[in-house]
Amino acid sequence: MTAENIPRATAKRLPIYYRYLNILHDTGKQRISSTELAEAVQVDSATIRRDFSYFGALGKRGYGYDVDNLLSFFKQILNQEHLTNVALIGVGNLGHALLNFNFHKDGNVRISAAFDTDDKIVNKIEDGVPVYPIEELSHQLHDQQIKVIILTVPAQVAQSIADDAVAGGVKGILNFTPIRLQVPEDVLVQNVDLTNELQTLIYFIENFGK
Amino acid sequence: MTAENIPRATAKRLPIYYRYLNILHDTGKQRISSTELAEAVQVDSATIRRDFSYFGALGKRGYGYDVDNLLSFFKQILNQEHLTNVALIGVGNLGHALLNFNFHKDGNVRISAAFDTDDKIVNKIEDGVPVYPIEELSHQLHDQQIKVIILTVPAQVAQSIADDAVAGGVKGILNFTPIRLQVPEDVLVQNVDLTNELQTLIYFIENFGK
DNA sequence: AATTTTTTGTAAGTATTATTTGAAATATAT
DNA sequence: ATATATTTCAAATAATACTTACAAAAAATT
Repeated sequence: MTAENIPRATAKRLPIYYRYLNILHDTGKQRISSTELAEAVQVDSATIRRDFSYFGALGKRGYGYDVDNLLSFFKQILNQEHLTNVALIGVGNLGHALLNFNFHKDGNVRISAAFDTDDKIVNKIEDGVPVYPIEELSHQLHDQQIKVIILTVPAQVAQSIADDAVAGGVKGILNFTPIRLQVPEDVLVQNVDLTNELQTLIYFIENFGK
Repeated sequence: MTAENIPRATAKRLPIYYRYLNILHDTGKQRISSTELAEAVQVDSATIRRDFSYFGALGKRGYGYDVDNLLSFFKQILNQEHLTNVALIGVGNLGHALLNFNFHKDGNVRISAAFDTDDKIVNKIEDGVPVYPIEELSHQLHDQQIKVIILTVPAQVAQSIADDAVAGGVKGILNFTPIRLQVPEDVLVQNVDLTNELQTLIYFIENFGK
């Protein structure tokens, strides 16, 4: 139903719009203009209009956008109607924090399975999520039809575990390790590299930011 | 000393190069070609050469790049020579995980102070880092000359705490909250929006990814 | 010593993304 | 009703980033 060829940059902004629309909805706001929205989400108003227009003429000239209309439209676009189950691999410090992290709050995502090697937590429920032994990774992912994983394992084993996950049918990896994973081209990797983010930030402050 | 007008996209890749150069150095590798490097960090080799060339002619034709040369050059560029102290604000689940996260390992960054409201941890040492009461935020940041913060507080208080931090002289914020912070233009905000990343990933898989 | 191979550095071309501009449609005010 | 304000939408332009291509330089080979 939706456009397949919208720009990557636009797609990345959709969740930002979606989240703010939810807030607007909760406060009872009926309509919103691109200018108003621009200020809240810090994206240029023209960019917002163009982003929206990829999906058709969603607004009314001289009026703006109807919040509820827009919201239910984005809900569809972003697959917010059905729950997406994801698995978390590596229940260390960061893994634990993410298990507690409330992805579900204004999203459609739930961590429904976790994997680890540590006997102390394997086959138990941690933060409401069952932890399976890592040996069962491929098999469980396949059985539970999980297509997306969050990877929070030590760097040394990242590639080999990613391989197992791919073997289990995974199509998307949110990769918190510093390794640049090698995956088949139908698998998407989104890197979240915290050291990197910090270093880039510091670089810009020291150089560009006088 | 360094170029101030290198592309943003290049700057974001510098830490990636830097990290891999460290690995090469550790394994004793003397030289590296752009093609080899390209495979490891998954950036096109021509892009790498162009990125490097912003800083002068660092390589030798027919030879490649000398690992140690390159490494010490990037060490300078990325300010890896002196330690940068940063503060973490909000010692919840994610905050704790980040305190344990080893930024220091192959970086120059250390979390040297944390802030929270919880009496149970305030004025104690958590994971090796002193936790100060949030009331002292602005004052302590100023005293300790901390210019970069990691913000892991609840969304409701994010803006007001960011304001305090800015008042304390902060110039860079690694923002883990979903709020799009309003800051003066000489302050840089790097957003790490985990819900967003996951949703974008799922969106691409559902739509683009067949 | 001459030739071949490797590999950088950079220019030119392409693609992607963002911004500007202005006409058209709607709403609001007079 | 008419005029004026908003505000979307789309086209044109500008900026940014990526890719391709190749000459020049150095190294390796014959």
